[in-house]
Amino acid sequence: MSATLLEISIRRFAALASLTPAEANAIRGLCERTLAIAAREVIRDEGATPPLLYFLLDGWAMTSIGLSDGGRQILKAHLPGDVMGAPSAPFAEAVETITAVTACTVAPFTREALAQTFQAQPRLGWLFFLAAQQERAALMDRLTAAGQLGAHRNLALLLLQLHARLDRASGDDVEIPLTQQQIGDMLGLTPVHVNRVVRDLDREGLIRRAGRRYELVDLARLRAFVGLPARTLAPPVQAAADDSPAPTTLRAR
Amino acid sequence: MSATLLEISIRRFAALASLTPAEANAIRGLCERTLAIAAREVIRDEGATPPLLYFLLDGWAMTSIGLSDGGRQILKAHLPGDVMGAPSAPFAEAVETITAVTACTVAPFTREALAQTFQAQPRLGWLFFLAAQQERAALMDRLTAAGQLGAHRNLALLLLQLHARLDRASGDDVEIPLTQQQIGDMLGLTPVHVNRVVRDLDREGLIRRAGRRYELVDLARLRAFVGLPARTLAPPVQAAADDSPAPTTLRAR
DNA sequence: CGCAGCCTTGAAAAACTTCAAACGGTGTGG
DNA sequence: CCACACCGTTTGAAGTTTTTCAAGGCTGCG
Repeated sequence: MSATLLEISIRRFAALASLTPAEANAIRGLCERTLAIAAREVIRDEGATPPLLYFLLDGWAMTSIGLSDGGRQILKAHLPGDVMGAPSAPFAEAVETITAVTACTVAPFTREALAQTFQAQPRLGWLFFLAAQQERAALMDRLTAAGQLGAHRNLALLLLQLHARLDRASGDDVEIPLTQQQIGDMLGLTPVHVNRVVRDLDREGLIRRAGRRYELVDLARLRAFVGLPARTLAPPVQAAADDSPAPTTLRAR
Repeated sequence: MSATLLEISIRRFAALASLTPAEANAIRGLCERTLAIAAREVIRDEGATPPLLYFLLDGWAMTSIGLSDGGRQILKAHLPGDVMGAPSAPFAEAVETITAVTACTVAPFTREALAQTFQAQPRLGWLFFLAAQQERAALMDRLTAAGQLGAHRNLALLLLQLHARLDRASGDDVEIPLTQQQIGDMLGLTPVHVNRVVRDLDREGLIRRAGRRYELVDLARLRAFVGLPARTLAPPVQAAADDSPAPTTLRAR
């Protein structure tokens, strides 16, 4: 696989702490096998057993849970560097369905391989733990939005969250390859209502939209509109100089 | 602190894998200091820095996020054995507020101490990771309910989830010390509507309620009503015989 | 006894869904 | 190259769910 793609994954962890070469190699080891997936293809169905995990190396994907009555909730839109499928790790069967939004590249690995990584690189295990908590906090914000905010503020938050996660070299324009149907499945709204809300936000001047391109005109105003604080990570720590039992704390404070 | 209370915490991990004495001791080490908290008291406010973590040893507590406009979302009702506050670990400031529902006992510890535990007991780190993913799956189910299910099915799911987590020696009766206001804050409903829905479920014969005692009359019917599958954990694994780099996989399959 | 917190009920308003239909782009087969 | 079908977006109108506002009753506690 291309080294540059893998580096995206590693960079994600580097936001939590800088990695030692051994740690970076351990991640590379998990990415041995890669798969190319076509847009809309199901990467892993809920119920699959045993549940695998996946690094998303390129493209957009999504995680969803289906209901017996045909509805589905999209829980997360995944960007390159994300670990996908981890919530199923403790369970006998996969909890969530993973689907490619655009064409994408993934690297599947087993939970056993990840468990071994925890043994071999305990500090990397800690970083995986922190990443999991970060995901949990994102879900908590999303649940808060679903429960407490109306459709307008909920959509505004989604745009802010995606904006924060995208490398936006291109100013505050974000290209979001999700249909309004899919956005509805993320927010718990009908596509019809999503459309009305999108146009409302546009009309109000909070965003400017053309097709699937969204421009966040005034970030501060949008954030104030939503009313949830931005989450800032604790400062990353340097990698330990060697692999011996580090006398320094992992996260100086 | 009482050994029996701590054992509750350890038992929670034992659902994922049986613990070695060293691992159990590591958890005990985290529980060195304990605090008694009065009902309704705030244990830790969002924004607190640095964010601590807590073992809940006794009583009910809850985790919530507040909004600038006064609303709040309750994200989880905590029972003895739960780790609380972990979602804030990667962040500079605490993301969630933790409040005692009933009088309770907690054991606070720092994220640095937990990071050290990952170093000293890597397999225990893996179990913490699995527990975090389990929490994540629970949030995903809750978000699915909030987005896709109506108020009735959403409340039914909450009752099923609490029922599954409670040690119910007393048949399918559960005593839930949450006010209808608080249940509303969990589900994203007004207390008025919660009340109507509770009485609807009672009238339909899906539950029988007296005060804060809820009897789940017919579990199978309730589950079918909700339409989300029950989540079953992968079988726990035995503790490794010693602490040497285990040649066996951590989770035989 | 009186207060405070919680539960309960009713009626009107708001938010969101459902149903229905039309428009525009895009790819495919004739 | 055109016609057609399909998918996603857009708009309108009616219906359902949930909220808001208001008020009364119950219980436990000082």
